[in-house]
Parts: sequence; C-alpha cells; structure tokens
Amino acid sequence: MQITSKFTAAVHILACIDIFGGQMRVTSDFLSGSTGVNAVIVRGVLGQLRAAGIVETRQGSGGAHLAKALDEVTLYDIYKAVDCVDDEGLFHFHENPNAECPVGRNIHKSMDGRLQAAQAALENELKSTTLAQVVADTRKIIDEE
Amino acid sequence: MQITSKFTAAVHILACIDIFGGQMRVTSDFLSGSTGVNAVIVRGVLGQLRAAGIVETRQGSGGAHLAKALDEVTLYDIYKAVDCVDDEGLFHFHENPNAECPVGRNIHKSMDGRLQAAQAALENELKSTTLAQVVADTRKIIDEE
DNA sequence: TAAAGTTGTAACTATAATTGTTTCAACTTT
DNA sequence: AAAGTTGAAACAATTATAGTTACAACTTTA
Repeated sequence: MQITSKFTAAVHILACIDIFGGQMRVTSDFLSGSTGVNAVIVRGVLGQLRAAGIVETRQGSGGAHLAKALDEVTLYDIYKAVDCVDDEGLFHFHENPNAECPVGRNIHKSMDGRLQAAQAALENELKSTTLAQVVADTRKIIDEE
Repeated sequence: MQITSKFTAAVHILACIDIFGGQMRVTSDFLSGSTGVNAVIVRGVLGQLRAAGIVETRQGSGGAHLAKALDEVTLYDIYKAVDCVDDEGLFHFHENPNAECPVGRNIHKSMDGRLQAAQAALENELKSTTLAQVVADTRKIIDEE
C-alpha cells in the first residue's frame, strides 16, 4: 500500500512553479517533462491544487502560478488537495464483521480512536513542514551541486 | 488509498484468540465467521502472524494460540507482520523525474527526510498501543452491552 | 488404521484503484 | 485566423486487493 504518487508529484510541481516561474511560462507540458508524469495527469493535479486555492491556472494563456506564499502552504494542505486519504480514513476496516459475535460487533469501536490517533500523528507531522522549507532545501541542494 | 484491511482483521483475529481461546478451538473457519473474511485469507494472516512470532498454529490439530503476552504485542508489530507498508515506504515517489531538470533530480532528496518523519510519526503512535489495551477495551464494551 | 477435520499453499478469478492515453471543446494571445 | 494551452471526458493498461477453488500434509480420535 502506498500513498498516491500524485502527492510527491504535486510538491514537485509547486517547487517548479516557484523556481522556474520567474523566467518562463510553467505549462503542464513543461511540468510533465520535469516530473515524468503524463501532462493530463499534471493538469488533473493542477486542477486539484487550484480547487484548494494553492495555484492559479487559466485556460488559453497557459502557465501556472502560486496563489499563496510558500510558507502558507504545508505538506498537509497538498496531501488534502490531492486527496491522498479519503473520508473513510487511512485505515481500512474489514467490511463484514459478524454482528452476532461480541468481538465482531465491537472491534471497530475499540480500535477506532487509536487508528484515528495514528492517522492524526501522520497528518500533524505533514502540517509541520511548509513548501517554503522544501523549496529552500531544494534550492540549497541545487546551489551545492 | 487505504491500509490493507488485513491489519484490522489481524487485530480482530488476535482479540478472538484471546477472548474465545479458553472455551473452544479457535479455527480459521471460526475466525472467518467472526471477521467476515474468507477462511483462506484468515489462514494467510495467521501465517504472517506466526512468522512474526505472535501466534502459534499447527496443521491438523487446529486452533490458533497466542505466542506472546497481550501486553508484549503492539499494533505496530501487527502492522509490520501483515506488511501494511513495504520497504519502499508509505509515500510513493513519482518514478521518472527528469534528471536533466535541477528540480527533477533533487526533489526526492529534499522531501525524503520529511516523508520518513511523517511515516515514523504514524508508526510510533501504533507502537504506543498494545493488544492488551485493545482487548481490554473490547471486553469492557462487551460487558457494558 | 481409517475417517474427519484442520492447516498451508498454489493457482486462478473478480474487483477496484492508479496511472496513462486519446481526443476535443473552450479559451487566450498574437 | 492560427498557434498554443487548459479542462475534462472516455477509455485502456497495469497493479493491488480480496475472494475462491482445490488439494496435499498433518493431527486427532474412533
């Protein structure tokens, strides 16, 4: 099981928009070239980021732009935007526990809080890092190359 | 994206082994009935739990038994046993970033540590709860019914 | 020792999720 | 009007998950 690669692709995309946005028009085709992700998928990700208020795009003119400051976007915002984990939660209960068995009808209840806590721990960690930090690290690595 | 339901099924199975193990033989067929999970899948999960040293099973005689005290098994041990997340990690990098792009060839490096930290936060939370706690909660809920 | 019941496992199927692809209308700029 | 772009629908390919069928190996017990 793995979280969709659209998440890391989205971070990559946002880093590109910041790093290359000054010099050129950052189109879905360019982003496809940098990420290795199909241009239609890139446009899909950009659409999700747009819906979340993270980027701006326009038909025709082309080129994506950031809609927020880098330090106002956390990895969690991106994770939510690309819908890594749906409303059902990260953990997936087996679906037909037997209600006639005392364990079967209660196991969900007795685990739920703990599983939610684990998911929250993951998400809080993602909230603690901003795009500004990731882009700063990326720029630093590039400069040191 | 969701973590395999074999994880919650495994916890359910272990709770059943503890709660019903005194009174009866807890077979894969019985566990299939309580969990609603196919008996062959149950046997597969039991095999993984056995490989991890958490349960004991034997061909022929039937009936699974716990190989450890309830408070010596954490949710993390079960999560590892049923292989919820493989060696690649919870997060999944897009696979063909362009090495000729400065962002493409460095994004992995600049995100990796933070993604590992997020995964570790999840796993540490799972380490903090034992099967003893889950079974105690389950028994309590059953008693209050 | 034969019968019944069970585990372990391989091979296969069904279903769902993920990613990629094709196609084209709508839009903007030149 | 032409060129380039986004948005989105429809479909295909691939992979992952869970279920199913089938059966050999094993244990108990009658």
